[in-house]
Amino acid sequence: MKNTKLYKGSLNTIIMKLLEENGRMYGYEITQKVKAITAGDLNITEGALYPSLHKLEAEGLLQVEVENVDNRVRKYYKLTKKGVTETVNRLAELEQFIRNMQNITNLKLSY
Amino acid sequence: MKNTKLYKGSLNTIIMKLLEENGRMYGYEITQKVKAITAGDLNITEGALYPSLHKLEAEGLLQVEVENVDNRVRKYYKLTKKGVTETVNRLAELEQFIRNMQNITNLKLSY
DNA sequence: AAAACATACCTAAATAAATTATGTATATTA
DNA sequence: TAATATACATAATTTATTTAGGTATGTTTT
Repeated sequence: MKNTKLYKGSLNTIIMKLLEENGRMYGYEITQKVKAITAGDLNITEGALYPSLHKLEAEGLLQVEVENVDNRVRKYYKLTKKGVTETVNRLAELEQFIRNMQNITNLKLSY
Repeated sequence: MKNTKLYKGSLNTIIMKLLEENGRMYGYEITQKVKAITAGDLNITEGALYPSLHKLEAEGLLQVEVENVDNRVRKYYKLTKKGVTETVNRLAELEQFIRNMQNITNLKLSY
């Protein structure tokens, strides 16, 4: 993960997409999931993650369920109805962003 | 351009790529070029652009040529040798960033 | 047994990149 | 002549993130 600056502004979208796909997740789980998907390339820092989760919750996009697992507190987050709707928007914006960046840089990624 | 947050951190890469492709450009030209490429979706603000150009110049990645055109000052920027090298790196980082975001979100963009 | 590492939450200070709001000045169009 | 376009610039503010610190339990390694 060299240029972390590029990831600025995308954390909320990442969180929301993962929650959309996995139903509910807790913070630490999100960091591990992202690390796994990106083969260690992207490591979400706690100082960014937790404030982000709290803000999304305050905005009514996430709701939290606190549980005890192995004498440790876990806070499971899931999308609210409003959050589900907003996730669709955010993903569309991300898609447009990527398209724009590809058009500017001529980057073509194939699969 | 709804979620401008996504573009945070990508401005330098945009500038450098455009200069790599076009040889030399002046600030206002860059804003117009980006607007055209993205069909009006992305409008680079002057408050972001000029400080960015000055910083890249201070870092030795760009060099400036001041010219007078129609009684107006124009500052043409072009990549230094160091800037050309760095542009390659930045584009590779952007490519990896896009790949990671696609892997996280399952977005597939086809052409 | 002690040390290190992993799990799991948190926040506060500092940094950095952008937005917003100005400012100057000339040329062109309505 | 007023508005828009061209062309530069900066200063104050906002905001997301990094860095650095804190608490606490469980597990693995030496």
